[in-house]
Amino acid sequence: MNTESIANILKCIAHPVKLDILSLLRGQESLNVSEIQMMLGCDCEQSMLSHHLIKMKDKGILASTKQGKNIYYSLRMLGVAELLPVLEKIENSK
Amino acid sequence: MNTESIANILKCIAHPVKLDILSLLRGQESLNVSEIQMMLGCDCEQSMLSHHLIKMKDKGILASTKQGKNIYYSLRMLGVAELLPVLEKIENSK
DNA sequence: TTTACATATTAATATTTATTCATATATTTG
DNA sequence: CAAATATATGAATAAATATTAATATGTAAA
Repeated sequence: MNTESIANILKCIAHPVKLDILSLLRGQESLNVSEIQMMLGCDCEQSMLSHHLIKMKDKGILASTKQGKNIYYSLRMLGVAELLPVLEKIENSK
Repeated sequence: MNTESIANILKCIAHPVKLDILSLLRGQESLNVSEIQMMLGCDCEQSMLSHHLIKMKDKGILASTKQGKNIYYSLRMLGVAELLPVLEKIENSK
């Protein structure tokens, strides 16, 4: 992977709600859209959330599987989750 | 720092040239603009490079000091540099 | 077999960001 | 001081991204 692909991944996750989603999916094996929406505390409307999830899926960051009415999302590009603790540290050192 | 500030930092560095600059500054203590430009291999024009550097400085990611005609840039938010090796790993796991 | 539910899709618009170019400022040197 | 060098600034435009709202699709349940 070159710096351009890396930049694309960063661009894709550089959004408060998307970071929150990644954070949620880091613990749980997978979550469906409604669960994610509840856990986000309603600060993200349905279609917006869908857009976020689909974009991250398109980049290969998330994976999804359908189960009845629900669609479960999970982390696919596991390395991305490893950015989160590093980002936390920046928080404290800023 | 909340997810919004983190997202802002990520947004700021999510660009191939900016990532290259960070990578250069990770090794050397500091580099002036001309040095950075040479090391980038001319794939970034002067004013574009200046814009990149200033944006990262504005966010507190870089610092700069003047020495005669030259301006030396260095890493200020050190935690950001720690993202780079993690990003490298994503490369291999994609 | 209609209704409700969960999620995606599309299109329109608003906002942000990147890029380029021309010019400005400050510093050094002849 | 005039010319050259290093870097920044600003404005204009282009391109990408985010947001919203309306609607569609697929599934399950009454």
